[in-house]
Amino acid sequence: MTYISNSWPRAIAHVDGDAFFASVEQAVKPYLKGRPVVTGKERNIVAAASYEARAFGVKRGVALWEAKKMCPGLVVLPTDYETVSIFSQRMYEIMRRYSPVVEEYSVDEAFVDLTGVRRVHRMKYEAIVRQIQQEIHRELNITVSVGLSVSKVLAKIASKWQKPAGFTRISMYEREDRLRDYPLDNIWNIGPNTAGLLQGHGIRTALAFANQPRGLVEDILTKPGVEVWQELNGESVWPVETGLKQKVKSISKTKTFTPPSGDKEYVYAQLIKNMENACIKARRYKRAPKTVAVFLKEQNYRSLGMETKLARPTAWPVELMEVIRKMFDQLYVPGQQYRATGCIFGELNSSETVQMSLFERRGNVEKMRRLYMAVDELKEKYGKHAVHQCVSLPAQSVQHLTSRGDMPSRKLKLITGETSRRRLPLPMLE
DNA sequence: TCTGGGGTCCTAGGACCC
DNA sequence: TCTGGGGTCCTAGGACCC
Repeated sequence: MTYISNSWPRAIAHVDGDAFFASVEQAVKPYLKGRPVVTGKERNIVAAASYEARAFGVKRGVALWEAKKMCPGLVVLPTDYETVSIFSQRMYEIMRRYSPVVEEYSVDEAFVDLTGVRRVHRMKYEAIVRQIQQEIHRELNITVSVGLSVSKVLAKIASKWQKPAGFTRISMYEREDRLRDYPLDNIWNIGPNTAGLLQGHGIRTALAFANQPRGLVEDILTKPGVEVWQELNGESVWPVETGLKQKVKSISKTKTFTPPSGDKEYVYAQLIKNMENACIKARRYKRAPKTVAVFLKEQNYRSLGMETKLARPTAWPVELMEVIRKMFDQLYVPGQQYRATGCIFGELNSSETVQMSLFERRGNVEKMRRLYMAVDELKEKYGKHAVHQCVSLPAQSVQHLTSRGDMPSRKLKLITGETSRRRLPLPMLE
């Protein structure tokens, strides 16, 4: 969608919700205005903290009991995804009043490319951005912080500059001043590893990085790093992507259990639970995976995984049991303590158009489909934990489906890997 | 800050093929 | 089978993000 001038330089704004989850609660429940509020009750950990709560030192990631101790009057709420996503939709809509080129980057963040719309609205870019900010405030009763610049990376730095309800512009004239003391790993898409690498070359700030000669940057970084460098220098290489909801490419479920366990069947049961949950999610999306991967996380944060390609896509737990067990048996090391398991579905097909294997009896497939439709319905009505698979399923159908030679193919690959043990991001909810 | 959960993209190197 | 040189495809693993 490019009926807007493509000429350079661009005018890109980044809109970032302030304590979004908590703010939405305060907007919906006026009696919470001005009070310290956190969300994350389901996990006993602070997911989002209102600014009133932050004043007491309550931050994301803090244990709930600890947060309550720090802030006696704290209001603790469960996360309400439904309401939050309604608010984010409305936020995007307000932005689209000024330009159709809006990227719904995450539930509480969006980019808008305003290049060229100055004339249409007979307003300066700055005025447009402030107006977006005001309309969000007025209509949604929440505040956002906004940044305006010539590239996405700079716009993101700008929106973070002043919070909450901040407005920051980074023009090419202000750029050097803004970047001078800006830490490397605060730059979007520069993580701890890249920051460390750059520091090894004596580069310590965003400006120092931006000022490196291109050749050097190309020598030490890969494509994304070079692109960040370009964006920092005011060259917009990442377009604002309007693409409506890019469809999901993988579905995963993972759960950490405390304390870690070495009990084989316990760990296996955890893995199966993840598989079942991934199946539920896949069916909700009307998707069926063609590849299934599992991994076990050891106590020392190493993770071991394996992937299997299925003969045909399926999101039915019974059909995945055998293949999961096989992978698990190869991964599990007796005596090893594990702290988490996970299941990842890839190559998601639309479950409505899944082709039946030629040798499969149509009747079985149909029976299975009905069974799981009923299961999903029950869960819808009585909650997630109303129905459980595995053991309780009729042994007959299990045998029928898993003993067929043409079901899961035998292609097993070993995935090994170490999860990076460096600084991990704080617990986030988005 | 010693570690939750759900994602995406990039790349080096191997496999395989003329 | 001591050997070139190129091309494509695939994948495990790294890095980052919210």
